[in-house]
Parts: sequence; structure tokens; C-alpha cells
Amino acid sequence: MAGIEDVAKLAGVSTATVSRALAGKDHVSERARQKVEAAAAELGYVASHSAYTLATGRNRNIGVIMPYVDRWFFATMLETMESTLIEHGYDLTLYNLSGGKMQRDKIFKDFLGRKRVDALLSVAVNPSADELDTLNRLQRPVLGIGGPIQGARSLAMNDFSAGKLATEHLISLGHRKIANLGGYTGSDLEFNQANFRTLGHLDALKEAGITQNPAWKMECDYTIPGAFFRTKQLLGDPRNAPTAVFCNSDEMAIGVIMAVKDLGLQVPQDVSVIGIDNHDLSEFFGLSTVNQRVREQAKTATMWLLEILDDADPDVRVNRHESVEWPVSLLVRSSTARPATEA
Amino acid sequence: MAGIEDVAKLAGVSTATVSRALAGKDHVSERARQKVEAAAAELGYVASHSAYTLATGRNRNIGVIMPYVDRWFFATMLETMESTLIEHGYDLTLYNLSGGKMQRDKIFKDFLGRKRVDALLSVAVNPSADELDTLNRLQRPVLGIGGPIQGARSLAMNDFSAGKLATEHLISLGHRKIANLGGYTGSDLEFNQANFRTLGHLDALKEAGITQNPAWKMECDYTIPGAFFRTKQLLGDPRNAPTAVFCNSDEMAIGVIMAVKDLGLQVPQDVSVIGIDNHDLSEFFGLSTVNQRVREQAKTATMWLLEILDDADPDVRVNRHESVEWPVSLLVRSSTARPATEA
DNA sequence: AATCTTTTATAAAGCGCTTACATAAATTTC
DNA sequence: GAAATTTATGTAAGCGCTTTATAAAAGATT
Repeated sequence: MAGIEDVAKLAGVSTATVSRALAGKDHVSERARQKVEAAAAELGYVASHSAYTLATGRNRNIGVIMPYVDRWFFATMLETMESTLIEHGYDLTLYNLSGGKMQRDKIFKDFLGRKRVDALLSVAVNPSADELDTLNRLQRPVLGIGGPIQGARSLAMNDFSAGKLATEHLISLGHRKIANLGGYTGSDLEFNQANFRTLGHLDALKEAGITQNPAWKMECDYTIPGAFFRTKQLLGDPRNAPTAVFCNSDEMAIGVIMAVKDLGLQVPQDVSVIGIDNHDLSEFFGLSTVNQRVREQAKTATMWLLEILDDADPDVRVNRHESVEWPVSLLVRSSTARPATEA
Repeated sequence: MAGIEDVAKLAGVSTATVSRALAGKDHVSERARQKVEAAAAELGYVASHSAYTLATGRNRNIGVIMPYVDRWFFATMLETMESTLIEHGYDLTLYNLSGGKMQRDKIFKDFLGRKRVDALLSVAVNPSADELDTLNRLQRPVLGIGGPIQGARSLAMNDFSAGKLATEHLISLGHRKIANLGGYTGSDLEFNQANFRTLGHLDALKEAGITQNPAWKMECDYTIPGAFFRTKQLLGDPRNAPTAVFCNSDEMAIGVIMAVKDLGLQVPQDVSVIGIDNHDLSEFFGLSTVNQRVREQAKTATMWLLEILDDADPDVRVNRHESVEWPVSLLVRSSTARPATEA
């Protein structure tokens, strides 16, 4: 494979000139630049990335760390981040935490320390104290998205407010009997940022003076089947059924809609359903939701990180806690309406 | 940040010993190894990856190139590949082609040439002649999965056989009126390997002596909503409706099931439905399908690539065309049954 | 024509590791 | 116990680029 010396020889200049010409820098005559470009093209030369990195200290590579990749929210985030990064000349190295504790440890201990990435995009991960320490030791910008990261910047929607917004919509329609499908509250590492949406929900109920039936606050695994079976359970006894369900995610809301239909009931006539996310399938299901514009969010975060990286001022690149709240909005479709009992 | 010299100084040995000790190589005394390990731990030292790469020529990094990431098949492949790679000490760099033609060109022209990856896992991509050329010039192992790659190894199921298998199942149940939801056949770059499943379907019909109503061979975009609306169309006229639908993917099959229910009909009593994939949601929908065990497939391919990379014989690492067929099997659940008209 | 600027090109010094080769220490063999 | 062998350690030469200091060429100024 051709190296910089081959190009220099063919173009009849020094390697320094080749380097400058190809990097688009000053102090290269037009004539030399053309010769170099022609030679590089002829040899199919592309500068070795590791040599570039070793010489400059720059990787042009961003690490993305997320707890799953085969879920809509994460896959969508990832796809948008990748496109944005490629467009700006950056590679994306994926670190996926779904492989269990040992793998998670390996990623934090061995991989992140290798100085292979210029910065880190951390999507909805909840690092432990040790992991936080590793992150800080990296001395590289870290940007949290989909949830805050201690001691680092973050861009995330306010899960509490989003949950409150959704529930307030239901209340404003006249619903008083409102169920919630939320998340597990297991170990710290498993803690899901989205669980805060339930807190917002509860706050909205409290402000409206509504006392909730404890059976209507259900834990669920954020999947369609999970929500489906929970709903069957929830609506099993018609005398004690809610008139509306707020789900912490659209995927669960879709499961709820399916279950309602399966029971021979109708959405929104018999049960109103609202979720959070604006999932790609939500429009199809006519689901009312809180739109968190995942793609724009991912793009904005990625661009922000790139700006931080480009900043000449090293002080700016030092991490500081600087949370930016990503605005969300209610998106009313056809899955929510006034409760029938009110009519 | 600590470098190898710092560790050497602290441990009271030379950098060569540090390198050998940390790489777990021979010719290091137990005493020295322990001193080095202690020093490395104290300083939080991890070898710089670019220096390692420059010195050894190895990246310990695999490129994964795929047309989408926010679809179940691809996201699942990706997640499994990542876990498998991390487990074996490799990073994963993602190249996603969904960003359009310009981005695709950029990836092939600029990124792949950077010698940043040791090998490439190409998931269901159909490279053009030029792109194939780039791939070959890389002089790195390439393994196709989810579809063959010219001049390279591949591990993939036989889409033709899978389509045939699914349709034969329907025929063996007594169905003669069978529709198919398949893919677009647009430009070469957009060509979807999964479209071959339709060819297998047609072959099965032909062998059974069935002449298909041309209106029952429908193009569809491999999504749930797409299949939903196609099905409404297909079953709109009951006098001219098929008794079974074979879908090139489970996602479409799910859309079909929803549409059938929405029309007040039942699966499988009124319409049998079968797909291909064994999507995570297929069990929930009771969908009969051709199981292609995506996770095992991804893991097998990744391990194979790693073995090729580990092989001392450089001849083995040279690419050759060596297609391995991934076996699939029929998985009958409750969405297929004998046609009612036969009873 | 001689001097001073400005522009363009080069030589060479790293970047932080690995590893072949050289050397020293420990072990075995006669 | 000396020679031969094995094992441990160190020295230094790369790996393939970028970039700083330096020199050469070209232009501008007297």
C-alpha cells in the first residue's frame, strides 16, 4: 500500500509538502498542490489514520455508549449520530452495554482508556461512581443525552415534565381514573431515566387533587408484549377500570392499544391512551404522545459535541456540568378524547 | 496522562519489559510482571491505541457496514456483533449507509481507505463495481452477511429457499390462493437481497402447478404500516381475496395480521399469514415464520471473521469467494392453518 | 544591483508504542 | 566449577505520519 513517501516521490516534492497539500493547509503553491493531488489519486493514497492520530493526538472518532441498540429509541439515535458524524469526517465507535456486567466493566476499564475516541456521547446510561471516575480520567469531553451525566454536559428532555404534560392532557380532557405503565426500579445500573416520567405523572395527579388507585400504577418492561399483558390485567375487571392510560413510552402505548382492541373495546371511546416519544409507528396507531424528536435531538447533541471539540480554547473542552433541557411538545392524535362517562 | 515510560520508571524496569509484561508475553519474570502490573494500575495506564496500531499494524477494530440501523434485523445484528467483538477485545466502528448517496460515497472513498479497521463485516449491502474495487484494494478480510459479496466470503441464508419453504408450508396446508408481499426492485444500490424470497415463492407455486393472480404479488416497503395498507387493498374485495399471505419479512406479516383483524376477519381462520425472520415480536403475534436466528447468525459470522484474522497463514486471510449457507427452519405457530374453504 | 520581505519547500524531530537484536543473569550440563 | 544453555532485561530502530525550525526561491523596496 502506498505511503506518504511514495506520493512525495511521484509528485517530486517532500513528504511535508504532501502532508500540507492534502490537509488543505497554507504555504503550498497551486502547482505543487495539483501535482500532489494527482499523485495521491494515482496511487489511491489515504493517510494512515493511526499515524495521523499519533502525530496529532486527534482521533476523529467519537465513542457512543448506550445500554441497548436493538430498541427503537437507541437505534434511531445511533443512526442519526452516525450520519452526522460521517458528514463531518468522524468515525463512530459503538460501545453497547447490553452484554452484561462483565462486558460493561470491560468497556469502562479496558476500552475507554485506550484513548481511541476524542469524545463520548453517552445515551441514557447511568454510570456508577467508579465508571464516572473512569470517564473523568479520560480528560475528554463527555456529553450525556437521554439523561444527565454527573459532572458532564448533557442535552436531555425533562422526563418529569414530559410525564406531567401527558397526564395533564388526560386530566384536561376530564379523565380522573388514569393508569400508568412505568418502569422497573431495580438496581442503580438498571435504573431507567424514563422512570422519572412516572414521577411527573404522579405530580400532575396530585395537583389536580386526584387520588390514584394503587393498582393503576403498574411496572412494565417498556415493550409491546409487556404492556399488552399488563393491560389485559388492568382492564380485566370493568367495574374497576381506568378511563385512560399514560404510558412512559410509545411502545408500551402501542401494546395498550392492541390489548384494548383485543378486548373488544375502542380507543379512545372506551379508553384514552397517551405515550411519550413519538415513535416511528405512533402516527400509524393514531397515538397521542409527547414528541421528543429523537432524530433532531441526536443531531443537535452530536453537533454540539463537535463544536466543543473544534473549540480552540482548551478551557471550553474541559468538562463542566451544563445541562441543556431539550424542549418537547404535546402531539395530540386520535388516541385521546373525553371519557365516555362524562358525556 | 501516563505513558509507558512513566510505568517503566515506577516499576524500575525498561519500557520493553513493560510492554511485554502487559501484553502477557513470555520472557518476563514473575517478579517483574507484578511490579509492572502494580505500577500500571497505580497510574491508570492503558497503552495508547494509535501507537499500538502504528507499531504492530493491528487495529483490533472491525468495521461494520449496513444500509440501516433503525430496523430490527440490522439493530439486532449490530448489537450481537458488538457484544461478540468486545468480548474478544475488539472495537466496532459503524458505517451506516442510510445517509444517502453522498454519504455512501464518502464512506467508501474516504473512510474505508484509512486503514482503520482490520476487517469488514458487510451486512446486506450490495456494493457497486467501484465499491467492490475499494473493498478489494483494502487488502483486508471482508465477510458478507445477510447476502453475498462478490469476491469475498459470506455467511447468509438462502433467501430463495426460505421463500420457497414458507410457500410450500402454505401449499401443504391446502392453500392455492396465496398472495405475496415483497420488495421494491429499484436501482441496483437499493436492491434488497430479501427480494429473492419472492422468487422462491414463485418457484414453489410453479412446482405445485398454481397460477398466481398477478394482483396478489404486491410490492411493499418491508414496514408494518406499508403491509397494513397493502392488505386492506388486497382483502378489499372478498370475492377475489387470497386465503393466505406470504410476507418477505415478519414485520410485514405483523402488518398483515393487524389489517386482517381490523377488517373483522381472523387469523388463521380467514387468512393464513407467514413471514420470514423470527422477529422478536413474532412469538407475541403467534406468527408462523422461517426462523433465521439472527443473533446466532451474527455471532457465528463475527467469530468466523475473528478466526480468519487470527490465522497465522497470510494466505487464509486473503479473500476468497467462499459462501457458507446459513441453515433456516420452518417455525409453525398459530398464524397458519388449513384454508376454511377446504373444510 | 543589493537588501529586505514574503512565500514556498525541506530536513528532521517527535508522537508512544512494539520488537529484533544485544547483553546480562540464572540455570543446567558435563 | 567452567562451559553451554536457557531465560530475563535492556537498547534502539522502526511504524507513517505532522509540524517546527530552517533554508531556498521569489518579489518588493531602496
